[in-house]
Formats: sequence, structure tokens, C-alpha cells
Amino acid sequence: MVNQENEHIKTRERILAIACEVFAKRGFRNTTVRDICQQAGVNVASVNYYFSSKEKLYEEVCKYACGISSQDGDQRFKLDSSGNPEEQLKSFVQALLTNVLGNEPSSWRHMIMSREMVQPTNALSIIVREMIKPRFQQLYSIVQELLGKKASDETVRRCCFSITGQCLYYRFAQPV
Amino acid sequence: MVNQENEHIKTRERILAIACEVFAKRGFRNTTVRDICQQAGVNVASVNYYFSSKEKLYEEVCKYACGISSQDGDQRFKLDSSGNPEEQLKSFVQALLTNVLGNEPSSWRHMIMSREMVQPTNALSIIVREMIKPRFQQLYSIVQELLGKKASDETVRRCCFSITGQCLYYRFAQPV
DNA sequence: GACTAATTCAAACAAATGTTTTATACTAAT
DNA sequence: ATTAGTATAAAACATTTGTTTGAATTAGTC
Repeated sequence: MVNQENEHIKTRERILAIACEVFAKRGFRNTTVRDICQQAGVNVASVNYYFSSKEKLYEEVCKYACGISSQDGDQRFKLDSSGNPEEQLKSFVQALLTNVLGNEPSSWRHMIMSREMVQPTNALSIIVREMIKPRFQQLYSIVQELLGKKASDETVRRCCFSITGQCLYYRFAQPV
Repeated sequence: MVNQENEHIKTRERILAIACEVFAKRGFRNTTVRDICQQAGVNVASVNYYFSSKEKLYEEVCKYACGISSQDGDQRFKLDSSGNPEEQLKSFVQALLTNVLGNEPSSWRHMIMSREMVQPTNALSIIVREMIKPRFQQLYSIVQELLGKKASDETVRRCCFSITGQCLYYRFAQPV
């Protein structure tokens, strides 16, 4: 076999897809390799064959989440950079909320993100930061334009914290 | 031995105290009975002897957290029901923030609460709800008085969500 | 001081779980 | 068709971990 990139995607991707869901749903420790493999319909050894360990698989899941974020998600976030700041902020919040609260396949990314925030695992929270930082930057510029030049950096940051805080709270409070 | 209530508190309480910290710090699944016992300086069998299982010990920890909440915490919350609504709200937020952000021994309660919100375990989140609900009620009445009679229930609730959301966000965002 | 109940301890047990192994089936190039 | 590299499968392995056991020790009671 020659083309290592395009072949065997089937099982490898199947594992990755299932792993995303179940890691998001149950967390790292509550997820067993056997669970993933059973749901994916592959052999138990497959995880170590393709990802060499459960931990590496989880890293791959996180990277995948970040990758999607810079494709899918951020596109949705960047759609309307045309309107005035008020409208931009409105659509930003709307996009964030639908992303955060959605039950669609996209929501598992935020589940993993939430987990990482409460229980950071290794250096993976750094990867997660790659997903959070750009969004925060975006929101920061919107708020800055909205408040004008006179607003101090600290003020703008606090406003951003306040906004994202209110949005993310709905995710955390969902089980309550 | 006769007085079952007052004797042997030493090791039992020592286990409980350590368990609170380590469960809060590492979560349920990442905590081993051996860890707790080693840190507490007791034998491995002690957990099952006094609490009959790791899960029951965790329940006990949660109940303990709620118990403290209705003693310590809520006292701090109820201190100044004298001032006007604005002051009450201010002191409420202040109390919540110091409780949420504090590194003192009291903060482990909120760590466990946070975990339960992201990853509810069994019916224990019900117990946690006992800690959350009364506070929310308190905040609700403050906000209601602040907004006047004309404010709808939904409006008041949303304001409460907004406030607690902003406060709790600082806990979740701490690792970031 | 003897006796009974409670506690502590070391060891072992049993189940779960990540990982490795070894053999077999498959795929593609020569 | 043969062969070499790849993928899959079943079983076994090794470790972790919650729990149990049974003996030894301690504490309280008469």
C-alpha cells in the first residue's frame, strides 16, 4: 500500500468521529477504548493501531475540534463584518449561543471545551486556547469599536468577559 | 464501644476532609481510594469500612458541601438584609465572587459544584441543586425588588441568569 | 484483669481497562 | 501468481483500582 494519506480513512475516521461524540459526552476518564471501538464497529486494537494510544486519540479529537472551528465555526462567525458594531455584536452573540446551545453535531466541540475549562488535561488546554483566543480577539475588536477610543483596555476586556460569561453560562447551567 | 456518634471521628473525619479536597481537585474518576487513604494516613480498607464504597464517600462529600453551605456560606450571604436592594445586590455579588474565586478551604465546594454542572454524576446533582436553589431564590427576590412589580417573572429570571453567569464565568475561565 | 466490640492493617481478590501480540485476511505492485 | 506491505481479529498481558477477608490490635465494659 502506497498512499498512506488517502487509504484506510474509513476505519480511522470512523473511530475519530465516534471518539469525538463519546469523549464529549462522557469525558476522557469515563470513556473506554472498548466503548469507542464497539460503537465504531471496529476491533479493540484499532485505536492503538491508528492512534497509538487513547491519549493521543483524545489529542487528535481536540485538534480536530480546533480544525473544524477554524473552518466551519469561524466562517459562521465572520459572515457579517459589514454592518455597524451593534449588529456585529448581535450576530456574534447569536452565533455563539447557537453554537453553544445547539444539539447538532457541532455542539460536541463546546462540550469538550467546557470539560477542558473545568478539568484541564495536560497541554491540551493549550490547543483549546487556539479555539478560544481568536474568538475573543474578534469580540474584543467589536466591543472596542463599540465603546470608542476612550475605553481602556481593561474596560473592553471586562465587557468581553461579561458577554462571553453570560453566553457560556447557559451551557454550564444546562444540566441544572 | 457505645457512643458511635462521637468516637472514631478522627479517622472518619480525616478521610472526609481529604476526600473533599482531592475530589474537588481531581474529580471523581481521577481520584483513587488509595490516594485519599495515603494522604489521610489511614489504611486502604478504611474508606469501605466507614463509607462502604467510594461512591458513598463522594455522596457524603457532596452532602457535607451542602451542609457547610447552609451554615457558613449562606450566613455570609444573609448578613446584610438591611440595606436597600442595590446594596444587597452588591454584597451578594461580592460574597458570591469571593466564594467562587477564593483559594481558601471553602473553594472546594464550588469546584465540586462546577464539576457536577459539567458532568453530573447520578442523583448527586440533585443534592447540589440544594445549594444552588436557595441562593438563586435569594438573588431572585433582590432583583425583583430592584426592578419593581412591573417586571415579568421571565425578565427577573433572565437578569438573575445574567448576573450569576457573569460571576461563575470567572470560575470556569480561571484555567484559561 | 477478662471479655466483647470496634478498629486497623496487610494481603488477596476480582473486575475493568489500556495495550501488546500473533496469526489471518486483504490490497496493490511486480 | 507471487510477494510485500497493510489491515483486522481474537486472545492474552499487565496494570490499576475498588473491594473483601481475616487476623491483629485497641478500646471500652463488667
